[in-house]
Amino acid sequence: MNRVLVVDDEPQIRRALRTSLEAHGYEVQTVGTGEEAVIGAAESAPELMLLDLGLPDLDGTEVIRRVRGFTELPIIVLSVRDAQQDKVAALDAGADDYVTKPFAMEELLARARAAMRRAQPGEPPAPTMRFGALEMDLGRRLVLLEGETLRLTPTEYQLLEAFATHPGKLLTHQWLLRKVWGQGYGTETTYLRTYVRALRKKLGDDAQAPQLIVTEPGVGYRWIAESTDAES
Amino acid sequence: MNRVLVVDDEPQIRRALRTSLEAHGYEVQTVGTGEEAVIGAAESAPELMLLDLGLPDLDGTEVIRRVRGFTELPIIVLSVRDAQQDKVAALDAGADDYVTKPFAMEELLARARAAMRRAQPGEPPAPTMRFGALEMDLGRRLVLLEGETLRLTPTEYQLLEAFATHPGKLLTHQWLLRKVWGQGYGTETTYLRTYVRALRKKLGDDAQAPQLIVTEPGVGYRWIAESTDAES
DNA sequence: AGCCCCTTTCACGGGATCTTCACGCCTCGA
DNA sequence: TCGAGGCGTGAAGATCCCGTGAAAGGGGCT
Repeated sequence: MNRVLVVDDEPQIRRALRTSLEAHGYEVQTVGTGEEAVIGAAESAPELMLLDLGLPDLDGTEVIRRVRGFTELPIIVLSVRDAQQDKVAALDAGADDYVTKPFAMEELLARARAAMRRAQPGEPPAPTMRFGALEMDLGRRLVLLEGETLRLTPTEYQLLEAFATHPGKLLTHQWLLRKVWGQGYGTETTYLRTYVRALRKKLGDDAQAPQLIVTEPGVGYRWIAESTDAES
Repeated sequence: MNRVLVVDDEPQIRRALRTSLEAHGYEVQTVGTGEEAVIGAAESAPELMLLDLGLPDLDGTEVIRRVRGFTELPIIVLSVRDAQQDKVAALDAGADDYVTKPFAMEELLARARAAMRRAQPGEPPAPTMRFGALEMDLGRRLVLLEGETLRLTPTEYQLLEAFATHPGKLLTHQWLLRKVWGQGYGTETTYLRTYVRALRKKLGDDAQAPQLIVTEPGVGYRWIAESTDAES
């Protein structure tokens, strides 16, 4: 069934995760080092990787980078509380999401389901997508809100495209800046604040109770709208 | 069967792509430089080219441009860079699609199928088309407005043809300039302003309340007229 | 050569867009 | 409890882009 690769150097945590995951129908494989993690990802081809950052042999971001060299399988990072810097680095390296230790197993399972659902095949080149009242046609570069075409500036559109093509994934400040403004940018978070604000306004989203773009303080933003995959 | 030309300077990636593609029934040829890519495209006449952008000898867009000089075969670009400008540059040069490394093989195969399917069936854009009071005969190079033949200069006609054969799609400045004036152009937006203006004038369109050509600030223009597909 | 038409180039507002700054609020940690 | 940093908000200045009008080049035809 669904194979999960758990990477953690602490045997107790490996055991706890194995128990909980198997109770929910996952097939679990556990390893304790970064080297084993890369090999395991290649040979077992799991559907999900849960990766602890504090490994003895390799840096967590290095593991992510190597795994990303050959597969896009969802990677959820588990990190300790005070390692904000490492979490951002891990996400920038290509992780899909992170969960802070200690964590509620319910939350981890929910994020795992979301990450795997997102990774499912079927809709990579979606020419047109829909999120409730919002409709996007990437090929035509058109955005409609409740049927009305929305006027977006070039920067606003690129930012929206970056969000909508990575639903549910936590996107770091640096990742967004590089994607929209180009490499060379990465620290100009004021740009993001300004344009996220403009987007929220035009899309009718509220920063205090967001339905579309959620702020992840200190890290980045996340597009949380469900793709309501409608067809003509 | 279906021949694919893989262009990448890293032997591991060449090998990985060859394995996956052959497993799906493609006949694979691999090369490692841009020069070989152009030669291979000419001599083997493959049905698809997978082109890595970071080649040692030639710039990726240069490869695309040269190949486009003699064939329209589908080209899918593989790149580690994800910045919008790189993507636009490759697509403007004539690439069909763009996949960011690392990528899921499933997605690449899906895009490959889509690109080849698109290239297959010829839908030679209707020899004659109509947009309200505007009628065009592409074969005869004739344009009629309310029954009267319109006098268009060669440049004006080419621009109109570029618009009318891509209804609803946003055409970037660079794309239009390359299409009408030829490759080598791309920054001369004043040309566009002049000729779009001339076209609007002759077609009776108003820049402030356009019915035919909408300007998309900072990006390009869009032909928004509905094709009222009438018959003789 | 002279003329005409087409192409290319320049200059000028006006408006939209991008960039930057300042302020208040909230959260987190000392 | 207090200070620092991050975020949302609002706004202002600089900059870019477009439409408009017009004026030089340039090539072909008479």
